[in-house]
Amino acid sequence: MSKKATSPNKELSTELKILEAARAVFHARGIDGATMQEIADVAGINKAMLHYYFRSKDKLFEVVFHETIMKVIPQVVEVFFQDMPFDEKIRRFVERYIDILQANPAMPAFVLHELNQRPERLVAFIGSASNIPNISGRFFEQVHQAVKDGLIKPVTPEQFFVSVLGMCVFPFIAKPILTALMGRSDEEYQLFLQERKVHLAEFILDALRPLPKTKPK
Amino acid sequence: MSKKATSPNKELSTELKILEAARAVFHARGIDGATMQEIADVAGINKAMLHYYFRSKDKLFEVVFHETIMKVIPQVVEVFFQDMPFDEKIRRFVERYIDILQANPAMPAFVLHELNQRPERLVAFIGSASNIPNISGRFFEQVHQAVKDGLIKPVTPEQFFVSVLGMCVFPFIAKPILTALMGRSDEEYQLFLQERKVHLAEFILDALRPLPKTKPK
DNA sequence: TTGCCTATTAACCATTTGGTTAAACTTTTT
DNA sequence: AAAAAGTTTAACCAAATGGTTAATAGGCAA
Repeated sequence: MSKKATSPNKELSTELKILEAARAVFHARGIDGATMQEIADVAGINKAMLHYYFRSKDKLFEVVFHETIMKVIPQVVEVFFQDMPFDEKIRRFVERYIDILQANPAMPAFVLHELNQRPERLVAFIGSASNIPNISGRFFEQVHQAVKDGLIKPVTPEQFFVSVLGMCVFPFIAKPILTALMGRSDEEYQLFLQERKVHLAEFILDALRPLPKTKPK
Repeated sequence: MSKKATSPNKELSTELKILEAARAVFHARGIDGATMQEIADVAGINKAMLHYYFRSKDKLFEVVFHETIMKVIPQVVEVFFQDMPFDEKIRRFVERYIDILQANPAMPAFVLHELNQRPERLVAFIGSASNIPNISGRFFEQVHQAVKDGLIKPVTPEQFFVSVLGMCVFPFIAKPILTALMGRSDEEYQLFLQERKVHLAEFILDALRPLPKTKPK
């Protein structure tokens, strides 16, 4: 947070150790389930250091929460600012999103839970990084345009948006149930997610396919 | 839990008051965020009563958790044991599921969170109500059959299953984000969910529509 | 009424938890 | 080298929390 690094590598190391430990523990247990002691233990340092670098549990959480979201959002959004055919965009988006989530499997459950607990965090967050409202607008626009161009059949952009996100995210928040219901091991579930990238893109594009009238592409 | 009711209505009333309060508080805050004191306050009784009727916080939680799931599952499953055309089944299922969730909006986030925290609960749960594994099997079967009958295009039943659940559930776990992104008030969001029932069913059926003999893609 | 059982409460207890402090240790500055 | 500034630790503290207990109130049977 604030320091006049004497030997930058070592000091930064401590702060980073804390952040990494805090991320792991907060993601796994949530802010309520996490304790400062456990974070300190995972970081391998004294508990007082947490308060030395970050004033309080809430402050530390805030930093982790912010970092977590900011690490993901730009990657996901990026696809929608690139110039490519609509169907390619869908394919890339799904693949990218699932890739990111596979690399951070605990993230969606963490973010969604904490946001449900205190939705105020969202407004506080949007205030600091004001590019979030635009991304959905961008998405809506492009769907709307694709409909206009006859590339896809008419759909309500908002409904479609929620559907796409839901289909991508759900396997990660519901993993315990789904592995049980499908009788799959962890490794098999990874495979399932791998296959899902292509399956989902095709599923979505099929759902959007314009009715047998004009047939562009 | 256990009592020899003298005046049955009053005693039952107390136990029910506890259960209702516990449900509300657990659903809202999760087991970690909830405190016995708050539950007692909401129920309007002394904290010791919680331990008198249910031995511990964990036991009380277990009861609430079990009740919560058992209240929903049968309703949802029912559709898939009725005899009707596949597309009608999809429509009914989506409508029914979203209806139930609208009546218990906090439920999915609650269940998913607690299941992510301690997946052991699932096995403990399945042990007591052993009809759960069958429902997904039933679903898979029926999708498989529909494919065979040429009613729908070939899809992996598991992938399809996850997609349908995800699209139904996601709007409820991600409500704070979605209302923000879509700039909707609570009432407007209710409307969105209302419309979603029909939109989603059509979306799904479109995605499943078997291709005509014309060259695919 | 009297005794018995259940229900209910206030007070209490041990542990955990977030947070503080003062002293010790290390690094930088002069 | 000595002072100053920054870093780390052990010990400590107050509040909150899950849980217990002993005493009280209240219905019911004899």
